Amino acid sequence: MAKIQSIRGMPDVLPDASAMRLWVEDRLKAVLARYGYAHVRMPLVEATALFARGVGDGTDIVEKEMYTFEDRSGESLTLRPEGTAGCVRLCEEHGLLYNQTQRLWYQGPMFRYERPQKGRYRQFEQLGVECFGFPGPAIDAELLGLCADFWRELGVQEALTLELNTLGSPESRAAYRDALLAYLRPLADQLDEDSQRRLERNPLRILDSKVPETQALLADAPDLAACLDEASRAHFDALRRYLDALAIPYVVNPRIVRGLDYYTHTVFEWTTTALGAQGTVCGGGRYDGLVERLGGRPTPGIGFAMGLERLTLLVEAHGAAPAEAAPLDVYVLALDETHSAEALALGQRLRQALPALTVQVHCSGGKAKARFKKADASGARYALILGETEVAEGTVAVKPLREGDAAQTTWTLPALIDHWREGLPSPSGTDVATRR
RNA sequence: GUGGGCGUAGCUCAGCUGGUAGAGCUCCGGAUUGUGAUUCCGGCGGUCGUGGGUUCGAGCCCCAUCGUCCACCCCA
Repeated sequence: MAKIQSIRGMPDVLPDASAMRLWVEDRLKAVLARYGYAHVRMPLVEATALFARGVGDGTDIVEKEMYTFEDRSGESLTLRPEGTAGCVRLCEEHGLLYNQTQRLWYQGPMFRYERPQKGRYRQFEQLGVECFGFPGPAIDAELLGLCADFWRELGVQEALTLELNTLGSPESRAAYRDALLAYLRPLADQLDEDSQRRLERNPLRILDSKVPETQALLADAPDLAACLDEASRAHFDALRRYLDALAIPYVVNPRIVRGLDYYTHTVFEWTTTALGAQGTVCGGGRYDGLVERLGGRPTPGIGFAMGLERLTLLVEAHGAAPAEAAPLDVYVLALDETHSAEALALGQRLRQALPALTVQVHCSGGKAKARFKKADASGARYALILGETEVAEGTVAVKPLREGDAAQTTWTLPALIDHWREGLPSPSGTDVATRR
């Protein structure tokens, strides 16, 4: 019978890698807490129409990357390919946007049917941040400052570049679209195949094309900046001043247009050259029209999402290494099976009395020699030993495993707990450093 | 969807021009009846990704297929 294995592009995360991810996530959460952002959770599955309308049905994501299926009642459902649409739906459905502002974040898996490669998976995890009800550019700057604090916290600030652009108001964007179309239509037969397909559906995306011939044609294309109305220009100019005030360096890249239809005004990507082809670690922007488009009252919104797999790869390559995974403090073993009950109980009492202590109890059977081998392999600093004698006299033997030939000592449990109450003695010397 | 590299033990990998499947690590046992990490000895572990073909004979050559990695594309 064929072996069952994980679905293509949906990799398992093994203990070492997961420890790294948990560390990264903890650091990110610490920053979010400092900013006072509130956490929400959306379902992984939404009505297909939410993404068709929210993300835009001319986008690559909706056109060819969604996991869409019918449930047993025949309703069309989709595994979320991104978080913003669902977050807006959540806010609308529960009245979170009525006469109030929101600063929210969420984290979880997203699903896109693409060919897997480095930093790109079919199930991948994003941490997303969305703010609602803030029309002015201050929140744009706050979010970019939040990102910058993330990078500093993880030690990857040198590896990331902020690329910034503005699409202007929906009116500006529409005006530019018309201007671009007027310029490109006569040149249509010189465009590459993808760009021709995009010409009517999503012409701004052509700016993003990496085909050299197409880029050459674009050299004389109308300038988006020239189509910006006064208010759009003021918004962008103010944002740039705020970024200067926050000492956040950036480059304006007019080619950043983003692949999701809902963006207006500010759009940005944090990119790196350290991860191969998938260089965007974090991307986002303002989407002032989205809430209305999904049936709500006009509400300004702005947000970003970052790919935790990519970010973790970057931290591994360039960032602050997490402290070595804390090894066990104590490994409890009975010398044979007859005292397993006492060993289990000892472990439990230690954990209750000293919650900071990490305690593992031997559960694998075997002879004394095998038990000590396990104790050693566990990385624990001390083995707590229960044999015939100890159980008889109500004591426990404490054997240091990482201090050369330090002597084994015998304690009553209350005395040992008292002895360790202020923490274990600091490890002696670096030569005994042990992983895991 | 397109292109290229790679699939041999749990892991990392060798395997000559086609001629009886190997090493290191890990794990288990013994040397040592209640004491680990060193050392020595022994052991477990494989439909060589899968299916077909060529051949007296295939891990090796051919075809197909699946997986994986990288790139295009796209994005997180």
